[in-house]
Amino acid sequence: MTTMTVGKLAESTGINIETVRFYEREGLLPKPERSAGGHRLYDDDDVARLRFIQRAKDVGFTLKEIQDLLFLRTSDLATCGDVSELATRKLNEITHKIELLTEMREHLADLIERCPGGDKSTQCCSILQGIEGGSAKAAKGKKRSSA
Amino acid sequence: MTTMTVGKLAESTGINIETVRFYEREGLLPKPERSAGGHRLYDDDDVARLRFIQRAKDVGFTLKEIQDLLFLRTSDLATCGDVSELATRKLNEITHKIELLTEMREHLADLIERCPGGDKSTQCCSILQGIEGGSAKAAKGKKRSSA
DNA sequence: CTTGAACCCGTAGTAAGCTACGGAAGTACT
DNA sequence: AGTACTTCCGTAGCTTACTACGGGTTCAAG
Repeated sequence: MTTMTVGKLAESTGINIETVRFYEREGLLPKPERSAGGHRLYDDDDVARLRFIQRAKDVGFTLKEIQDLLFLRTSDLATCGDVSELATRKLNEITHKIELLTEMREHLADLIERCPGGDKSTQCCSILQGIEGGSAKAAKGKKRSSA
Repeated sequence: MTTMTVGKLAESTGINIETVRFYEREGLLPKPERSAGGHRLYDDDDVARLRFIQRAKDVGFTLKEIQDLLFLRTSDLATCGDVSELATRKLNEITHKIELLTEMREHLADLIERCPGGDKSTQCCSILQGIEGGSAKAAKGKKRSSA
C-alpha cells in the first residue's frame, strides 16, 4: 500500500494541490489520515478516486453530480436498492449525453466529408450550411455582422 | 420566415432573455435586426442557433468552444481548409468524449447488473466496489469519515 | 391616446470551480 | 542542529456562465 503526501498525490494525478484541498472541503475526497505533524496521508485508493473525478468532469458532470456518484461508495445508510437506483439514473444521463454527442459527431463527419477543403472561401463551404443542426437554409443568403 | 422579439425567442428555446442578451454580448449570437424603436428581431435561424448552443452545452462544451463551432458558419475570412480543419479537431474531441462516456456507461452497467438490489446494506453491494474505475479493492476494508 | 406589458441598457450580484497568498509549522537530509 | 523543501490553514481572488435590477422607452390592444 503506497502512502503519499498531498504533493505526491497531486503530482501523480495532475491535479493542483489546492484543488485536492478544495475537493476535500467539498466532500469529494474523504478526510485523509494525518501524520504526527498533521500532514495529509493518501494511498492508491485516493489516486483512483481522483482519477474517477477527473474522468467524470471531462465528460461534463458537475462536482455535485460526481459527489452523488461517489456517494454510492461511501454511504453506510444507503441500501443496495438505493445505490442501484442512483446508478441507473446516472446511466441514463450518460446514455443521453452519448446520444447527443453521437448526433453531433455524425453531423460534423457528414459535413467534413462533403467539404472540398483547400483555399476556397467559406461562401461555398458545405460545412457552413447546416452546422446549426438541421436548418439547411441557415447562413445561405444572409450575412449579418456577427460581433 | 417567422419574425419574433427576444421574449418569443427566449420562450421558444427555454433560454432566459438575459442569457440571450449575454450570448449576443459574447458573440455567440449575431447582432440581430432591430425594429424602428430598437427592439431586437429574430427569426428561425436564431432559434436553431440557440438550440445548437444548448445541445453543445449539454454535452460539456464551453461557450468558447461553442463559439469556435459556430465560427465555422459566420466567418468570411476562413477558407474551406480552415473550416475543415477546425471541424475535424472538434470531431476528435467529440469522439474522445464519447469514448470516455461509453467507458463509464459500460462500467456502471456492469455494476448495476451484478447488484442484487433490494434492502441489503451497501456493505455487500457490488456497485460499491469498483466504482473508482478499476480498483476493485476500493471501499472494502476501509471506512474513513468522508465529510 | 392611454395603459400595461415587453423591451432597452449598463451594471451588479451569484454560483461553481478552482487557484493563489503568506506566514507558521512539519519533514528530510547531511 | 541547520537548512531547504513541503505542507499547514484561512482567506482572498479569479474565470465562466449566467441572472437580476432598475429606471427609462417602445409597442400593441382597447
